[in-house]
Amino acid sequence: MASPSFQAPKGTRDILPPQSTRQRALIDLFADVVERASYGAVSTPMFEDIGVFLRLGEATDVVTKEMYDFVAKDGNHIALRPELTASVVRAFVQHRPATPWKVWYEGPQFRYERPQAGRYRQFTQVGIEALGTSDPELDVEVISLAADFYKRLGLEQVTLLLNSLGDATCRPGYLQALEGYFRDNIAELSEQSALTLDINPLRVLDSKRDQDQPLIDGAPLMVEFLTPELAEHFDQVCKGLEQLGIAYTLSPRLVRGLDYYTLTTFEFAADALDTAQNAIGGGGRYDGLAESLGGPDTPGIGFALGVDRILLACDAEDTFPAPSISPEVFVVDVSGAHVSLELTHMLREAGFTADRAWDNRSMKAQMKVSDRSEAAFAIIIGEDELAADSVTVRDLRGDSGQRLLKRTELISYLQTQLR
RNA sequence: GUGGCCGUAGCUCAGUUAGGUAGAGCUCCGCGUUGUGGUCGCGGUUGUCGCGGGUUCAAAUCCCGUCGGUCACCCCA
Repeated sequence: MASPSFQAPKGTRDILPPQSTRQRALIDLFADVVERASYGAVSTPMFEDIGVFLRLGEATDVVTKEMYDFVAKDGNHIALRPELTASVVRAFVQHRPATPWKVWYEGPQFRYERPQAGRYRQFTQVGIEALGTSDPELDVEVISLAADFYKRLGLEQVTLLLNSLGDATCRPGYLQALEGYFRDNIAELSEQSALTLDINPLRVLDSKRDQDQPLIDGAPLMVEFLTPELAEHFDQVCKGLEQLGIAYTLSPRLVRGLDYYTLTTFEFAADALDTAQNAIGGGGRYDGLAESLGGPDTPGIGFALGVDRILLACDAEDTFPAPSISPEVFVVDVSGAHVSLELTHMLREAGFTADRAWDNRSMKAQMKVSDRSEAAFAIIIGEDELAADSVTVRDLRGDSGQRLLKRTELISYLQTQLR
């Protein structure tokens, strides 16, 4: 075989059955979880005016380094969406639906990064956004829906990390203190973190370099700077989670990569994943985002969960297998009279899942294929059956053998066996 | 963007150390007599050894480049 002239672009992949079936089942399950809580599906374009995403913050790599952007034929500067919160908030601002506005989404997103396990240039996320109220109980609802979803997938080794990032009234004071602290100890900071410090002191807290750890451990904490109202909000969130029995770990150094986050911030880590990419979901409040996109000052909160990584975590915990799409019945036709063509059609119309063999192969070969299909029954038509207007139904999984039926009896017989 | 490792049949991989023009298991196909799968036995198909260039009488094997994968940093889902 000649080597293929083309392959999927770097960092992208083809998702074939049964993985594709599994991914769809995951999205169906997610829809079930969030639609029970009255989140409606929202679908936005895969590309936007780049300005929509520039609001995510100039200190974020997602915006400055990782965007797939291009100038379209009309001269407009376009970008493939690197995440969905900005698009959804843009849609909110454009249509101004009544609040609270609760929506969910799923779909591909694009970031130009070096691929790694669990990190792709095109990846799929599911998520929800809720705009229009700053009630801390909404924070609890949002977090609990993610937790419920993981639970229903069968994931057990998931840790919820929780923090509050404050807001425009108190964060500047904290940033000042943080930057001052790092500057006083700059000699102990890694070279790269020193550069990060110039751009966004918060992000230094995220460094994984060993050299930085002692300094980070001693850094001032945002929680110490929260205004009384924000501290109260955070406290309510914690209490609400406890009320629902949702375990969390206070993580005062948790910061997120997108600059728009305020107050409640959280991340879900899959402990079963033995990689650096073990964050399988994250989110938080973004109370200033709607305004920065030209809308009214509207509080909002949401999360995004990485489908690809969640499935890796499911593999690691050996849960949520791909659902079977095996047919219930498999038609084997050696009559030479094209009976399988109409028989599979009839079976499908009657509500059964049915498949068949091709190419007029020998009975032995067709039986082999029928076994491989994992069908429960083989329906066999040979010359004898053709002449008698009947079919042989063979039980492939149990021990009930096979029986000869009139063709008119087939459907009702299968109904007794399969329904 | 930086660095390490890797790239051989559809799949998993051996062969690369000491250069001599490819192998295993699984899958797939056929056969084991007259119309019957799953086990077993026998036989068979499939590779420009990721791609391009170089060294050599000779390269899967050595060198360079490139593409892709992977891991860490970075970033994040």
